[in-house]
Amino acid sequence: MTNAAAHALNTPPWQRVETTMMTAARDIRLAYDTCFEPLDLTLSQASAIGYLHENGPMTQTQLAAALVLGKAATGSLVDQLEARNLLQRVPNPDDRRVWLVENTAAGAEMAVRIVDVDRQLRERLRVGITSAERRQLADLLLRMSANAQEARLEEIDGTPVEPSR
Amino acid sequence: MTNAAAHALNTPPWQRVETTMMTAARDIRLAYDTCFEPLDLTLSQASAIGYLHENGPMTQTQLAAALVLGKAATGSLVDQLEARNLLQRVPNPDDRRVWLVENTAAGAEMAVRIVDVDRQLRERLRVGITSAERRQLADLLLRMSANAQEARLEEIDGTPVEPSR
DNA sequence: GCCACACTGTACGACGTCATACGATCTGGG
DNA sequence: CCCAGATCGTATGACGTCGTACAGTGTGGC
Repeated sequence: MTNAAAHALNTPPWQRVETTMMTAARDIRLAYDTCFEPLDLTLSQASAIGYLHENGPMTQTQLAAALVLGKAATGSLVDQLEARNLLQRVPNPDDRRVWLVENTAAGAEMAVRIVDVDRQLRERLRVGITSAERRQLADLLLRMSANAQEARLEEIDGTPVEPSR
Repeated sequence: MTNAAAHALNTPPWQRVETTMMTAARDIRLAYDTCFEPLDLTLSQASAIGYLHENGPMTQTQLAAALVLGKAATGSLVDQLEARNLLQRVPNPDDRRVWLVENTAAGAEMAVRIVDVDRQLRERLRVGITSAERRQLADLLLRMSANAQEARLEEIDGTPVEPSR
């Protein structure tokens, strides 16, 4: 709360909606990181375990796409979690280029706790916000996100850079 | 657009509103960075110059608060821009601890271009989004942001860590 | 069958931010 | 007047992500 109202009403030149969104996103990320700290996990790490828990083994590239991360970042993510025996890479006999990443038993246990923490925090984040509002929020966010991607591609212009994620 | 509808309707476990927000924020940040690239500026750098341009000389701490950045990050930001003669530190005779940061003439010129780029990109980001929707978006974002900060502080609990920004 | 091309995962360097600790400086109470 | 506490800016190390380049491996056209 604090100065939320004043924040929204006057539009001080460098406090646009766009800025507000980035600030809000960072606050949420910080809240997640803080809540996952007792488990010694980052939001990204927790997301990886949680996603694998619900979708089963998959390729690193698939995981990267799901987490909206680059391949390199995903690789180090898997490295860290593998070192802690929370997940493992198993070779894929059909395609020796790729690994199949999957949770270990410890990872599956951790996933349960992750889901729990996630649920609790989400409840707190959604205090005073109806599900209809959340739907509209998501809708607006997606439209703005699409605009941003489009604008960026136009800016880069003809150079068809490999999306890489 | 693309798969926006499907995205919003079914709630694939790790694609919540919160995730959507963080993704959208990153897309917007990337779009800004890309658009400022021709000026060889980061969004943070551009924001600093723009903010100084509209609010006049100020302390680094004030600037940090305005940019929602830590003091350390703001310091290096000022370092970079000072090295490029876009802004300068002038000593404050009343308080020898602090500098007053202000734009140079080159910084003022740059600020004009920054404002222009910002205006153009903002137009593209807001395509298909009414100002009423933006207001509601900002409102929801602020509420969620407040919830996130509150949740984080509760999590950290009694430890009264210095906010430092 | 062979070879160019596409794709997967890794290595490496760069960047931006955070958190903490520290010296320098102001301020207010004794 | 002096000293404890608060405040400002800096230095430093850690972390996460990005982008690019690269080697190993599949795939399809000739």
